Amino acid sequence: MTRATHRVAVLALDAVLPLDLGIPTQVFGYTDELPYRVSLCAVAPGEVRTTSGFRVRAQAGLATALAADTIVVPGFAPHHRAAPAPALDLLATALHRGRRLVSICTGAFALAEAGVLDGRRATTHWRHAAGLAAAHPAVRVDPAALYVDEGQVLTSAGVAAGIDLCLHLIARDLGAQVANRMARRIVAAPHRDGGQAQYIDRPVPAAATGSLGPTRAWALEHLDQPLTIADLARHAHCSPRSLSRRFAAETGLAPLRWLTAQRVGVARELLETSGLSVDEVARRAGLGSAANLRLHFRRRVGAAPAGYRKAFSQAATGG
DNA sequence: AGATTAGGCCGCCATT
DNA sequence: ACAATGGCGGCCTAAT
Repeated sequence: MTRATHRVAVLALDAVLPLDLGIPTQVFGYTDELPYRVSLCAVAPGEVRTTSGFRVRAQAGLATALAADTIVVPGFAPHHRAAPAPALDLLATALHRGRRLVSICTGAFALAEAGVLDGRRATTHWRHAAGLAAAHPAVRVDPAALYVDEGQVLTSAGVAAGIDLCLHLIARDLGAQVANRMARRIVAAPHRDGGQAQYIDRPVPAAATGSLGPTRAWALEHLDQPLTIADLARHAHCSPRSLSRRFAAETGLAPLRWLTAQRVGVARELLETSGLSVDEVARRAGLGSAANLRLHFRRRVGAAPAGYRKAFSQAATGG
């Protein structure tokens, strides 16, 4: 996106899920430092009912939504109340006009009903994935993804995944640094990858997004060895200076910071799943010595390695 | 815990 | 005119 403000319409259907409604409004509208202008739209401006009985005031109607660059459909209760026809028409029209369409949770049902998801990959809350697939055979439902980015049409799983998707959009629009900064401000985990499973808190292979994807994947396989910027640059066939720059653009982190973050992640997993000594964990994670591991672990996880392992095993055994 | 030192980070500018 | 690149150098961080 360029400098111009980007209009985001949050399209509240009836029986909307209040948490889902809040996510896009809050994330995009969190600070006016971001070039987003958020409006809450409904088929008829006025009060919108939420599933928990709250009433929210939508200041704008469908015309405003149609003028927006991005339309977000939060989750609603599609089985209690079908999405109204005007809203479905709006979504179909917006698609043809090249607008970006986003759903959170069961909001995907409205997109599917509007035909917007036909032939596309999409996801929704895992409890509704089978229902979505059954009702809309033309939609390629991925029940495990946190979110799915089909370019113009993006869908996400539950509420938390909605946050991830919003951050992903900010990264797309404004770069990874801005998204990471926002994640920090709203105290979310930075950049969970969309391909990540809904209930496994561990990225399988990190997505090869951006031109440095292969280099990052390669680095992940050699985390236990010392890696310098020169090594990474060599692998990426560019200069160290460019490597740093592109790394920052794609991950929001400088190369060494990213490496350290990954290494602490490995150490954390080793502490959770193995009985290796702290020193051995440090070595295998590429952090050299126990002293060094302690330094970074405390900095990033907020606990000492041994204490973390103890707390984790107690929690895992239900103690 | 503090000092040392190698290496990383990043703004700036010339180059492509 | 523009965007991406790569080298330079000063300041900062991190590992020992």
